[in-house]
Amino acid sequence: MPELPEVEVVRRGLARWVSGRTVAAAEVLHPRAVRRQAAGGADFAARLGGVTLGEARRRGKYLWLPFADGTFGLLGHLGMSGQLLVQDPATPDETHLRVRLRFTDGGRELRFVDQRTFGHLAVEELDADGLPHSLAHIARDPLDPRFDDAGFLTALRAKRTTVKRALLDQSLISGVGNIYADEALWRSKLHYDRPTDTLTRPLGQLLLANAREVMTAALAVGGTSFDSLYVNVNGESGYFSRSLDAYGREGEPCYRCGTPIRRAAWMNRSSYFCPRCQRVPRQRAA
DNA sequence: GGAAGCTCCTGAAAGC
DNA sequence: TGCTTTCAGGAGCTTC
Repeated sequence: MPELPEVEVVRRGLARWVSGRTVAAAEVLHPRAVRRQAAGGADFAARLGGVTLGEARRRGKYLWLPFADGTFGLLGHLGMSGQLLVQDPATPDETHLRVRLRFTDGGRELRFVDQRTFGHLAVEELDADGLPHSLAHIARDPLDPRFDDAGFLTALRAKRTTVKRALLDQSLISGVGNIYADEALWRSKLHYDRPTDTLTRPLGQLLLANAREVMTAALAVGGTSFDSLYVNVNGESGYFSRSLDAYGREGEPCYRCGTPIRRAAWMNRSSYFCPRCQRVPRQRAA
């Protein structure tokens, strides 16, 4: 499941292997992969033909390659199972190949492979800052040097929701998904259902620092791979799954206190937590 | 307007 | 062996 570290690994791969190259042709093999393209797959392909792709950029879990003229860009989101692979044209097509970009230099092609089709690609207009229009509501991520810590803490405590919901709210803080939310909460000894208005400012700062720390550590080892669904542009897995403290460890002892980690159903997904270290607060702050 | 819940999707794994 | 059910979850959309 690609979150910020995994997407950043892919962005770096695109910057190395794709930026600066000119698209010869785009081929859409599954319409759902370009469902955000209002005018459809033919329009998507037509807009890409002949354009030179600039430096790969990222905001949260979104990636984009601006066109050389800066007016439009190729925007992508990997969803749950999306992969952007740089492959030799002679390599057989992957089972779930959805979009292919061939380049004028005849070298490696860019393939968008996505088993569960939650990801998508689109050609979008960029604003004056070079940001795709549809990302206007996406907050900066905590690894962004221009992330506003104070503003985030104020907004977090003003929310009338619970802390894990807030961490997954991409308009508040981007890049955090289910895995790193659980890891940041475990490191901060916070229960996922803790109301945000009961968080003190120091606790909020601790949570933000832990989110940063865990994602930085994951990025250093290529991200988290549980299966073949997340790989970098060369098809290689990351190694951070070996370093997770909570996520995916149901029944295994907490590394702090030895209590078995629990998995709870939460919003049609799972939350992993230590029932001893991460207790539910009894009441809201006044 | 903000928060909560639903839905999309595929394939592996588990259960029968 | 083969069929059915469960599970994984990002984010747009709908409902309250």
